[in-house]
Amino acid sequence: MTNIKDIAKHLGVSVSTVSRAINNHSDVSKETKRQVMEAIREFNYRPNAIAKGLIQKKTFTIGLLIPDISDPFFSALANAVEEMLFEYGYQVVYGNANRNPDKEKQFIANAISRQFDGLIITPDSLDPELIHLISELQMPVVFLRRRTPKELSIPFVDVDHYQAACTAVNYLIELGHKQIGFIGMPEKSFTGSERLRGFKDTMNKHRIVWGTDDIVVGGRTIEHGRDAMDKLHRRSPELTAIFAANDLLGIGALEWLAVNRISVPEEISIIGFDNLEYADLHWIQLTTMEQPRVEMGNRAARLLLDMINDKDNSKEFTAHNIEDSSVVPPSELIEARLIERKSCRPLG
Amino acid sequence: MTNIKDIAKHLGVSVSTVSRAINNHSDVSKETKRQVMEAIREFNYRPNAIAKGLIQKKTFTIGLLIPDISDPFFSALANAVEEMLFEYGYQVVYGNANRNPDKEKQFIANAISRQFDGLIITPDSLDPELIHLISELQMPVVFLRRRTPKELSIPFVDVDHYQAACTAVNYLIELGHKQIGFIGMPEKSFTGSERLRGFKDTMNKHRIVWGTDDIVVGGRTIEHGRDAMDKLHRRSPELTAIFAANDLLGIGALEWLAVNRISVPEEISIIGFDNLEYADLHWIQLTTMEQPRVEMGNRAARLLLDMINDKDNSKEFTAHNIEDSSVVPPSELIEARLIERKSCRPLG
DNA sequence: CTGAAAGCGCTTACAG
DNA sequence: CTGAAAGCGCTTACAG
Repeated sequence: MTNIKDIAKHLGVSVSTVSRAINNHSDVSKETKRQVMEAIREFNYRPNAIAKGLIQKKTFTIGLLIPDISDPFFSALANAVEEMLFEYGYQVVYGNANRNPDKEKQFIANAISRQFDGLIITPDSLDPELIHLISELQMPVVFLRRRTPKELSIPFVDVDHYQAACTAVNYLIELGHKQIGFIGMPEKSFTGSERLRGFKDTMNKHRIVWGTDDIVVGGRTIEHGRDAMDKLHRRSPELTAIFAANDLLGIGALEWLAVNRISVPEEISIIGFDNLEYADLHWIQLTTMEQPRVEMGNRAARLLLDMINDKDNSKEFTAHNIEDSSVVPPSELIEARLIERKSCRPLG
Repeated sequence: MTNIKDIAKHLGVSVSTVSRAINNHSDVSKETKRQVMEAIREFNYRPNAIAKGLIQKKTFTIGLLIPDISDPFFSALANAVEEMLFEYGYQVVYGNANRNPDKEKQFIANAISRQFDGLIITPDSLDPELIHLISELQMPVVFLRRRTPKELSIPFVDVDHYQAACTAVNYLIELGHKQIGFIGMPEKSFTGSERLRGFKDTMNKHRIVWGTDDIVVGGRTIEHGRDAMDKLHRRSPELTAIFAANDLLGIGALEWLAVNRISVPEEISIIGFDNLEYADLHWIQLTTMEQPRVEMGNRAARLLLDMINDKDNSKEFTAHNIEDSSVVPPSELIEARLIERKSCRPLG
């Protein structure tokens, strides 16, 4: 590989001059610049970004930690993050943790040694060790589709699950439903509990009575949805509508109903949450609350970009270290949108 | 950030000693090593991988160029690649080209300046400029889910589309079908033309007459499948089976048939290609040819790993340059597997 | 077993 | 406008 020295030697100038020409510094003669550019073409020279990074303490790479890249939800999110960051010249390194806590930690450790400029993270396990690791990070970080644990002062971008759940249940109520069931994710999951809270609060607000028989939680897959629908139907056959806390659960419910020849939305209405590609399939046509993945990804990227710029600038203007000069920007709560398809109908 | 010098100073030894201790060189006393390890803990020191990479000309990062990370097919593939490479200590950088030729080129250029150790690529556009760029790469490369253009001597890992198409059509023929239609991707796509070739050859081999009326090509989406099925049904209403060259097309066909109350598989059988998650949905249950994504990803990773090791070793043993010492390993053609679900039935 | 020195490929004050 | 020198944080012969 030819390097800057080869170019300099070939041109009979110093490496400093070549460097300045390449980096478009103003204080270099037009003619020299032209020659340098020509030599670069001729030798097919590519500056070594590693060396540059070492000296500038800036690598133009961002780490993106995600639970599972083969989950369409996260891959779309990742895509949105990447697109924005790419625009600004950053390369994003996906850390595909595969829901493995050790891999998450390793990724963070890696981010440090590899001198990433910033991190966008969606950790799955927030054990004390991970939190500690994150707290020691010297680089800008933003949580994505997660809430920041209280120990950390780091901004997050997440959808307002509680609000969205309220919207979903309200929608059913406005359609005239009163006997509404809930199929939910594991209770210990933050997302799951927020959506359940939205359900309960909205029901209560409208003074609609409900019982624990109307609620089944514990999973996130189609299979779980199927089982939950089965349970719900046996325990509360009078239900006219179901709020499924994610689309996969909703699809599972739809499946059980199809198998048991209970027609949707004629006999029962279903609303989901996520707006996966699945939801739009001809057989499914699931009304759902959309988690705006592109918007979320973009906002997280933008937030991180701002933090990085703040940091870069504070380096220039002051000698203070990062903690002093940077204020944590505000977190962002994003609203989910109702997507009406054909799985709900007005009652009576 | 504390660096190796801080550790050395604190311990009153030289940086070389610290370096050797960290990297487990044998020639360092047990006691020194212990002290170094302790200091590392104490200072929370993390070696700078950038500096190390610069000097060792090895970054332990692999670039993975994919057309679209939000396509579940590719994200599963990427996942498989990443898992294997991670095992061996490599970090993979996803290059999400979003089917944009410029982004593909930029990614390759980036791979050079950032000194990646190797590349696994699934380029979308193979224009001369891209090919030229690739040909000048000094690092090991493997094509994944693509065939290497003849100008390049680079191994590939791909499924045997032709063979798989033959298997699919054979399956229908063995079921007793003779009036078989084909819904295909754009003809200019290699994959599309191979699958079509498999269809034609197998029909001919069995001396089954077919006409151009039985074939509709040109797209890869559900919508295309719907339109194609519509055309096919009007042009050749006697068809008893359809080979859809990908699952999305198959699903589109299924959708059109459902809308038009033509039952599957009673009135018509459908076989797809890919085995997307969709195919297993209760309403769809599409029999299909599976492209083994995990196997493909693993094999590509393994191949690249071998090439990298060869290169690393040849550096040690000889002074020859890479081209001399390395022989291109053989490409791998992977067999697709028939997944029987409920969209095909024996005739008569 | 350990240290001093050179060097990886760049950038950046500093001096002229 | 240009060059010599120092330095980013490491590793690696070489000498002892």
